[in-house]
Amino acid sequence: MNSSASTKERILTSAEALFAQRGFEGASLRQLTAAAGVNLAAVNYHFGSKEKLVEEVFKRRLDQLSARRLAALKQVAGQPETTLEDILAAFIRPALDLSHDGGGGLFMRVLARAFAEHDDSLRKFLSENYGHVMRQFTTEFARLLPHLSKEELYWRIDLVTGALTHAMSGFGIIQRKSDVSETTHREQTAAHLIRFSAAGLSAP
Amino acid sequence: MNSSASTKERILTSAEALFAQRGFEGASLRQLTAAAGVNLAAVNYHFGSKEKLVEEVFKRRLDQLSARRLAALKQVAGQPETTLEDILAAFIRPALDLSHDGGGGLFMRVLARAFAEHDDSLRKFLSENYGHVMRQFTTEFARLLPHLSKEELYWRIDLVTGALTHAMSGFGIIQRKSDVSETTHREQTAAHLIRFSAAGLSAP
DNA sequence: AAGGAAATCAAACGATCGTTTGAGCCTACA
DNA sequence: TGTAGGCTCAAACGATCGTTTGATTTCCTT
Repeated sequence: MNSSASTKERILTSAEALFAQRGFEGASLRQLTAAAGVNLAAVNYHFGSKEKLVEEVFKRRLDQLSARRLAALKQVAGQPETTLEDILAAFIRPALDLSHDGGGGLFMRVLARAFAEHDDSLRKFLSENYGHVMRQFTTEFARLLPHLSKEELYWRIDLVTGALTHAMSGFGIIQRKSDVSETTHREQTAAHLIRFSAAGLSAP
Repeated sequence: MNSSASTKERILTSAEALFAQRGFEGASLRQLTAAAGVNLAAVNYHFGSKEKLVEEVFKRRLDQLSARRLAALKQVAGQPETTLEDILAAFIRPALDLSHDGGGGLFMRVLARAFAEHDDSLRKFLSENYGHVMRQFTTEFARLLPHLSKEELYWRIDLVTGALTHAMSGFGIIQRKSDVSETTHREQTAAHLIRFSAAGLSAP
């Protein structure tokens, strides 16, 4: 393992990968610390408990994702020439980009898994810490889709989120072919998601 | 627990509920058998192992789901007056209906969770046992969407599946309000999904 | 260089996991 | 009614889990 990084960082990186592969319950601290090349007790020393470690893994990536989404949204929000596709790109592209840099690709599987685990405390955590991001996007969507009722809009944004999560979790039938670069595949995924979502959101 | 059902049935029912709540690794055989009101050893006696039990839980519901989907599709497939919404309804409604009868609602959380766990053996299992169902639906979609390339069509069906899975897993922001009956809420969910998906599939 | 806090380490803790065992129960068939 | 076989039961198995301990090492400050 990367011995130049700090023990804490190495634990976080290995934890993200192992949680994605085996789940939160399936990944043991012994596997995790062995992969990171650190002592077993280091997790409890640096994070307090396994549960706190899970929270840190989430926080590290979600903070990154939210910042990038808001930065992208800021460049197009409120402007009269902004299209629905622009807003969707600001929502979708930062998420897909996490798959590329810093090995954060595995995080999306972690997130998809956490969604499926349907934990109410996670729901609360997401709502409290990142609800304002969704609120800003919802405001922009509402501006561009004035014919939709609030409930109708909530529903459709939720379905876009579902499609995005599913695509990111990589479970679908669409697999990257060996003759397509990762960057190209990600760009194609974004294009498909944006086109599909824009049409779905615009449904009469 | 329902003491009239057989031990095997009681185990399957409790397993489905507990797997949905706590995951496959999180739900222990001791919790499971206690909830079912049967002896701990009954699982290994009747199913052989915990893993085999998981497979049985899947098979029981997926066989049901596939049969209902194909039955619904059969009534509209190939007919000239069939709309995209009809095909989508045959795809979506049986899945949502599982939430209603036989306590199968929890199963969809199990399935969503399994999707997120991203197990290759599960992917193979689904493809081998239920791939023909998706193939029949794809054929119908292709008939009604002749302007789409094969790859484009696969992508969009995949995104529909994502939206459906997300909605069924119940994690989204949309929660059933207490003054809306379960039946009504399900009908609204189906309507939103069908309208959104039809527009998404029909995107230029 | 000395001292002390921070970090790492091997080892062990109690709890819980899936599974197995072997004795007993119940039921159906002779 | 006797008995074989499917089934249930309490109990225990070894393995692994997250966590804690106390000694030791590392590193920074004075």
